[in-house]
Amino acid sequence: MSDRSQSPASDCNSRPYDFSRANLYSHPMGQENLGNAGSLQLPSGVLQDPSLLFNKATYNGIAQATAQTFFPFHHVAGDYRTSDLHTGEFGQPKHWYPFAATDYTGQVPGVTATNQPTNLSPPIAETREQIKLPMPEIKTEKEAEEDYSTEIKAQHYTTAAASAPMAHGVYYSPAWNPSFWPGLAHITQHPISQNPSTSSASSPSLSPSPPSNGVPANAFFNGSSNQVVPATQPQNSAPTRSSGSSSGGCSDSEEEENLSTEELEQFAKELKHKRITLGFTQADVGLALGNLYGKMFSQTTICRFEALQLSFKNMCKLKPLLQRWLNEAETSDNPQDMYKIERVFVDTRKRKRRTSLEGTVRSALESYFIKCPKPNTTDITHISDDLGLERDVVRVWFCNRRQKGKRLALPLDEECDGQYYEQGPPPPHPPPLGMMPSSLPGQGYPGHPYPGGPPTLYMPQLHRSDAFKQTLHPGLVGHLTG
DNA sequence: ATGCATGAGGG
DNA sequence: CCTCATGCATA
Repeated sequence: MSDRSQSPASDCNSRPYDFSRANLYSHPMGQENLGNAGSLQLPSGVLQDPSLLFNKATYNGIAQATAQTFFPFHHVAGDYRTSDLHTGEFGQPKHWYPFAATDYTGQVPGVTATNQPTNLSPPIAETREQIKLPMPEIKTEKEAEEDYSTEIKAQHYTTAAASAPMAHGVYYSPAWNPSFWPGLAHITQHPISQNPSTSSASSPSLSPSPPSNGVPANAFFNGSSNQVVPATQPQNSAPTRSSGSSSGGCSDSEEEENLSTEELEQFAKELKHKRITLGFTQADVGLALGNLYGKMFSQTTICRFEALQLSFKNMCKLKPLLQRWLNEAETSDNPQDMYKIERVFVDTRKRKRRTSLEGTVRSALESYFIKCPKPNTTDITHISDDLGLERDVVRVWFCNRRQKGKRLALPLDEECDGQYYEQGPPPPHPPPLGMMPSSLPGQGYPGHPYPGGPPTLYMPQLHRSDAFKQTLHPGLVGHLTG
């Protein structure tokens, strides 16, 4: 036990949701990964994404939000059943390899099947989803090398260097001048008008859902709303900056608008609704952002935004962008063209294959987590040992679990000041699956938006329930405790 | 939609 | 090593 207390971070006394630790960021743009572009060195034949070059700059001004908290509120989200709309888009076009399990890189740790030397060649991304920003630099992961650096993954992405010229502040200022679009035009059009070959692979999936607007042309930029209401972020519309946001306000000199959770919720809903109405998938939006601002986002991120599963700060940061996108999309005649850009680049790195933990293992981890959400090195070793997992897997699991915990607003942190729960941690348990307290004290969130309870909030799918349904394993418990 | 992973930034 | 922001890969 003694060892426990030794942990520097003092194992269990963190207060993740506390504002206190919220704004520690001094750096302007937070730890964006945008900046990597510079060093990006792609193998020959690879196109470097120009947009990356300015990404950083572009991004800089954006948000230096503050609060770091996660949303305590109930997850919005369930309003519309989007599934049908976008699921179709992504779920399918995936494996270019028949051996999904093995993983094309052949990064078989020796456990699963073996590699498929054969088609190792070039898996080509076929969907928009594959499109993404190039990696910062090609750094091979140590041991990973053998596993996953071998491969080269070709991807199609088009992101035009749309935002090139813009400097920071783009988001709020009229600086975003459509004038530069013309120049982009050729780039943009590439895939569309003259590069069918390249885009061929992905183009099919490019078309969004809405069949309605048959307008195939990429008139998006010329037509309607290039101009977009510059800086006219309706955001401030609500002066309601809920108090809580004091710290949370993604106060930005420019935006100055401190979003309240309500506003964000509201916007998230609106975004989702309109997005769906317009026939866009979450991935479409993410891509469009890339086109419009040079900073692309994945379906995941958009999804999380809509579900309010990002930190407050992050939400604040993204909102303006999405707001802009929304404006564009709404005014445009054929918004579909918003994301029609493609590009190809090669990413040499390969991710570690995702570990799939068995249910039992997860439960066990949960048990450990409940006892101590922040195990020290020793603990981790112990746990990994006990469960037969790699240390790193365990470590990452805890990291992710903590993150998730914040989203769930688990009160785990507070109580456990350095001590593990003996066994039955009834209090530290999350609220009954069915409900979430409208505002969690520990969270210090701009909560209390709803005095008497959420207005129009819906308690969506509490998928996360699974996190708690597990039971403590006596044996495991014993391990930690003694 | 979500689980596991990566990486920047910070300590 | 942690937190955070993000995203690939998958359920």
